[in-house]
Amino acid sequence: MKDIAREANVSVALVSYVLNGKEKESRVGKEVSLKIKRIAKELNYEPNYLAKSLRSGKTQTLGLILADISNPFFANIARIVEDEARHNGYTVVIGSSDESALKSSNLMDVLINRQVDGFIIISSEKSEKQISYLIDKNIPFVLLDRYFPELQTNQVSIDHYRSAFDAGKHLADNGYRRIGFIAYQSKLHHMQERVKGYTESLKDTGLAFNKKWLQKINIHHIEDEIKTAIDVMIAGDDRVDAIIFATYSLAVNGLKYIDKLGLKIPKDIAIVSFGQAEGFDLYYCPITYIWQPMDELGKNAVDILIKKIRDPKQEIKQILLESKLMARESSERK
Amino acid sequence: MKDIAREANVSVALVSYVLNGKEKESRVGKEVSLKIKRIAKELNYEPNYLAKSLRSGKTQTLGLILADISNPFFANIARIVEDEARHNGYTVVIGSSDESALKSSNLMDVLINRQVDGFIIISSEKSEKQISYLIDKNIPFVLLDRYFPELQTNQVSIDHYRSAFDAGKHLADNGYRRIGFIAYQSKLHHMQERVKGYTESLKDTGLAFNKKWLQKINIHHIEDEIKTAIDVMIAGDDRVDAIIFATYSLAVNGLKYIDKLGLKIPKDIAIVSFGQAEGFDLYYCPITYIWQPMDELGKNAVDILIKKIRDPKQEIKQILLESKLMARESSERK
DNA sequence: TAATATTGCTTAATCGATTAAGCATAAACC
DNA sequence: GGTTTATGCTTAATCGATTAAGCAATATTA
Repeated sequence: MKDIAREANVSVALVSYVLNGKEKESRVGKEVSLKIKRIAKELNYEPNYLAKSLRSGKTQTLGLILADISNPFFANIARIVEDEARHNGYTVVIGSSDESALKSSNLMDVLINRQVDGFIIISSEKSEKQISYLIDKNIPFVLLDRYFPELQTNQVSIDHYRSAFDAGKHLADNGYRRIGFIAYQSKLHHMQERVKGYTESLKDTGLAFNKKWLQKINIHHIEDEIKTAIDVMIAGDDRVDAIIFATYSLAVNGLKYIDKLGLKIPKDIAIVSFGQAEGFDLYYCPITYIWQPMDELGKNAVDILIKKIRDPKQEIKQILLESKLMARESSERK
Repeated sequence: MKDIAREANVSVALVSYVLNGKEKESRVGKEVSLKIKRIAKELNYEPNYLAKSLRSGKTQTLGLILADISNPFFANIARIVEDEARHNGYTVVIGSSDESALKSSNLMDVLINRQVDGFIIISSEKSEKQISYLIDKNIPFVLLDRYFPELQTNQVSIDHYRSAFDAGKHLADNGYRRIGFIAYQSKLHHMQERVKGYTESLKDTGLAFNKKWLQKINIHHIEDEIKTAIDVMIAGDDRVDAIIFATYSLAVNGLKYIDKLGLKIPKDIAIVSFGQAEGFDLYYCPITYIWQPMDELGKNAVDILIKKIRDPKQEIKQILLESKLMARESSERK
């Protein structure tokens, strides 16, 4: 800008006005205005966004905190968020928390220091405090997929309870009688809701519940624990005839083990899983899954966040989207 | 900093010196130094990185340009790059180019305006000019996975030629005689190299080459074109008895169609594919794949880039890593 | 014609840091 | 005791923008 000003024989103030389209309000002469624009183009002027941001207090950058960008579910979300943000003139910085509250807290600190304008967060267990901190500090954010029922926050997610309920109901309707559920060992509300949806579906359809059938896996030891879990579920006379996986990762690992055991789907065990990814398409038996409106989830999160950033007085928005059970062969009628 | 200075009854300069550990060089008194640190902690001081960056000209931010973050290969790389960067105090901004030179150019402009310190780029076709631009502007960057042989650049990739050669050799050694190759229709050097590695492996093993067996797919129409490609390859008496897929995405789509045709692997067709992902683990027949040292690829790229950023005089580094053919059932001896 | 309004531009403060240069005062030296 | 050196701190410029306030010159109005 200084160079342009010198070249045009005007002050940098004029340059700033012109290049920001404020020539009217700031009463810039027509000729000078054109001259400045011409010179700016000649000199190939590109604004320095750091300086702009320092002045304005806005970086046009969003922080996206998720568990692991290399997981297909999160990678999908990330892509949608990225595109929607870019359409709105925002850049996204992504950070993986590995489901650890500590890591996500460190990430948040880094991003706050870098002055992101707001956050989209797929929360980790025990990270309520971080959320409260954001509320206290008046930093705009939206919770995606997971939320804390005790906190009043912007949030976008599917109806986890309903999704799991539908899965259980679907299996019951198709003649399965001993339906198991494999979830994460987690206090996160969305996981609790999925478990609740499952148990309620059994009640609703008059099916028995057996605590052997509900297995909870430590998210950091999926590979090991899922084997034990499945072993327990398929042992004895009251062995399950169907399993619902609460996440895609659980399903991938579970199916691998089921294959290893030589069990056939759906003959030996029917399967329904949360999440969609190409893995299921390559499986010999197309897996019934709970489809989530990824596009809407991501876009809504971004839009709500940006609105909140632009107008801090925006009231809280809580969006619950519908999932769809996509019935395929893995759960076909018995 | 101003607040701390006021509270401590000193100038902001002193505060800056102390908080940057320069009390020795700047001859700051011991008591004052402690006082400043104490007050900084009390006031919960967090530096503003925008201001720091504006002053220093460094943002401690790297731009990562890849084709599509929702593709497992890229998502994997992204995760490794993210972690390695964070360990070194850098933040990563990711952008998806959809293999389009235009999009990647726009992305680059945005990120340059945001003053990223350097780029890691998984190049798109026809993006040589952008690379030349970076060279001209002296902006540090490293090309990952793909590079332009006519340009002198920092680069990290596997030996694409060798990898494809190994794949062809492996199939030939295992008794397959009519080996096909499905690649992208692309001028990108890494793809050309893969094709060359394939054709050379045929020559080397004395096998016939049939142009029907080498199919090139438009990257934006994989799903449609792969069907035609496979149809052509398996038609007539000279039908292939093995197929090498040049990328994971090609393999996923190809395998789906092969399943649909009712062909059995490896009985009807043997398969070798580039890339690894959980999809292959769920497939009924474990797929032989070319393993890439993702970790080394990502880490090397980050390390080279950061070194170059810190010392612009660093000479050009070109790293060629070895891939490994992981033989599994899909290509077992005929 | 004198007072007022408009036009076109400049000055300078500001965002939040860093850092060279300079200014007292105290300590060391001959 | 006077000069030199060391110590401890402040001042002010700087990074690259934005923007309120102000100053002339010209145009409009009564």
